[in-house]
Amino acid sequence: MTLPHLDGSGRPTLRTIAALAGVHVSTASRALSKSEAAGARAGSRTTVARIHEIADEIGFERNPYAAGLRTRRSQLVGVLVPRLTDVVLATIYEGIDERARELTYQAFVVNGRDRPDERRAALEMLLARRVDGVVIGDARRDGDDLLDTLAARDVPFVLTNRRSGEHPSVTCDDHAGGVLAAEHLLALGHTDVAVVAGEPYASTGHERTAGFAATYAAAGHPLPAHRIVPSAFDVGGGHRATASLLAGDPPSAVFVVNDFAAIGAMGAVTAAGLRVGADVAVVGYNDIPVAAELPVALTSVSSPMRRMGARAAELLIDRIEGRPVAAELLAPTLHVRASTADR
Amino acid sequence: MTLPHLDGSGRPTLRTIAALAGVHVSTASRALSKSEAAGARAGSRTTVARIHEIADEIGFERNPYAAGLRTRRSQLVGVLVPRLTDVVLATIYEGIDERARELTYQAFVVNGRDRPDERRAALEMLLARRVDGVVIGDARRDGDDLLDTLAARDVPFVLTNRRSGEHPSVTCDDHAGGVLAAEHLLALGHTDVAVVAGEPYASTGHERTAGFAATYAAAGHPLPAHRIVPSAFDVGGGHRATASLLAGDPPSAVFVVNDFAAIGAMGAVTAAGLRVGADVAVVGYNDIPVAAELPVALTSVSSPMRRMGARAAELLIDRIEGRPVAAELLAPTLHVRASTADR
DNA sequence: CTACGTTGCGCAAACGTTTGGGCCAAACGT
DNA sequence: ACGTTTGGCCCAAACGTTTGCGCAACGTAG
Repeated sequence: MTLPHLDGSGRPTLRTIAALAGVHVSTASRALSKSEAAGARAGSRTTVARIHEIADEIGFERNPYAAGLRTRRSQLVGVLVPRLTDVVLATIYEGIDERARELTYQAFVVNGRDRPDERRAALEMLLARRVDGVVIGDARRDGDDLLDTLAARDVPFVLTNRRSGEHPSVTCDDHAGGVLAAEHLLALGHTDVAVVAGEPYASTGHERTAGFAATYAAAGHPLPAHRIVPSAFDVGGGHRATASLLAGDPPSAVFVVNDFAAIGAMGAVTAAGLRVGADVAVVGYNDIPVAAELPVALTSVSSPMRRMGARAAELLIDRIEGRPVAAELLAPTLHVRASTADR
Repeated sequence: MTLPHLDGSGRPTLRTIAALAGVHVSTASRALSKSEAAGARAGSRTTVARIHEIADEIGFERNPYAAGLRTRRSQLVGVLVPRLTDVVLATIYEGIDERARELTYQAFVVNGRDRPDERRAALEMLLARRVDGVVIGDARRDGDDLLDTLAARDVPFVLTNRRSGEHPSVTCDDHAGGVLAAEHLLALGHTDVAVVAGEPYASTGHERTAGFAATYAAAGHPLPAHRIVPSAFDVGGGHRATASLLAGDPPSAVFVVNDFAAIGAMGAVTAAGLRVGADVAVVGYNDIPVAAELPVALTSVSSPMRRMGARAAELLIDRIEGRPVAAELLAPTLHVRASTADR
């Protein structure tokens, strides 16, 4: 059988269906529409059923360009991340993607590389593609003007991973996570400790460090300034920061606010001729899958990354569809392993 | 100043520009078009310059839905991966994304989870969004019917990461990589070795294993069948496979076809009370960033992931634009570290 | 038996862009 | 001076879908 009214690339269109069913294309459109507004006017049950049958049979797929042009909706949610090669972000993204799809949206991720100009360009790209809203995974702590732009343009958005100001967000309770790490090391008797604190512009590192430092201060062992060093969120950053910490008088334990950096830290400890766990305890953050399998397994604060993404998607779609939302904090848990044993 | 002819969401359209410049919208369209066909008919230099000026000033962004509807081109390339939380795939994707953008396309990634039904659904999603072509990162060795579907529908596509049959692809020369690993272990005097071989349906694991086994056979030490065990491509899979290998009479060295699995393998070695390097040598594959920083640094065959992605994007766009392409193999290199020392 | 809702569907106008065809005037050739 | 070319622009149709409006046909109530 050869079909009438195919589009340029040989795909059936609504006209194809309409012709086959002997109805008007508007009738076909309404029958196939899942929005409740159109559903109310969909036509008789038998007609709707017949149209669905034909659509399935010829493999009709609505052209999203035509539909989006008319409706100004793309059913696309943009996701802006600072990095894709980081399993933390990738896992959050998987959570977003999965949940968005369940809610009839499709996620579209772009990489801002944690650099102001690139993230702006990436965001513009998303907006040019007419996404219905954006999940921001790379917010900056201090007055992030990208967020103001978004708000000014009335683009629905939700922060995740990192938060900023009073903008709606779904993040891990990083302060509480820092407290968990500190309580663990205090219980082991470490009083001479240091923090590899991550990038200052990221709320994650900042709050984890703050929770940790506050707990130590409250316990009577305030951290001197030189024991808190910033770092990149990757193995290299953790290695360098820890090496500098070890150069003077080495602390007996290090809290590293990110697992990759913690792996780098372990590398630096080993390189300095010390043993991880026995000589220098290391605590990481996020509990990524490799943490437990390292030759010296890494003690780490676990954050619910996948759930964080899923919840962020839900909140964003709530905003897109006009429902009110409130910020959420998800609770972290501590996983103790060999890197803080053998003292 | 308030602009005429804004679209529903307050964005300027071509009509806005046309009104401001005092020309017809078709003139504005041609002036702003970068295609050579339209360029030839673009109008006077002064008019074109003026239109560009106005467009910049009011922040015009062409509506891709309207344009795509008319042209049947989306300037989107789909990317199908088996996993996003794997730094190997994520890095390949970054390479694709970067190069595609340089060539005026935008990459759109979806996750097929290495499962036939899900990857099919993910691909359909991409096609429904009218991508201009697809990079397939999760091809199956043995008659992958998804690829036949693509070919039958005349969708331009290129394989990367894994290859399959004679379909155009950009991959690492995995057979050569397996040879590199084998030669290294042979040089160290290991004759009693094993392979953690990955999933049988992936060309990567299959060819790495084949190159390794062929080299050992040629050296007079053919591997018995029970010394080649399949595994998932993650830490858990590597751990389990290695544990089973260690349960009988342990080999003196293990070639694990994927770094994550290799980390799991190291975990299994440690858990068995043996020392990585001293008791059991481990060689991984891909040389991911953490490999060098592990408490026992991992010897690994390095594959040019980023370049692989970039090249795959180039080939795909060549195909989309009607230029002929040929499959490519990129050369791996070996990085020797502590996990194969201390014998 | 009239009046009036309901149900089921067709009509046509958008949405913003691209592009083949044409028209007018200026520049050119003889 | 008179065709012919060409540069510069406008016109209008089309891409495939959605949706407000309108109109029959039918059922129900008064």
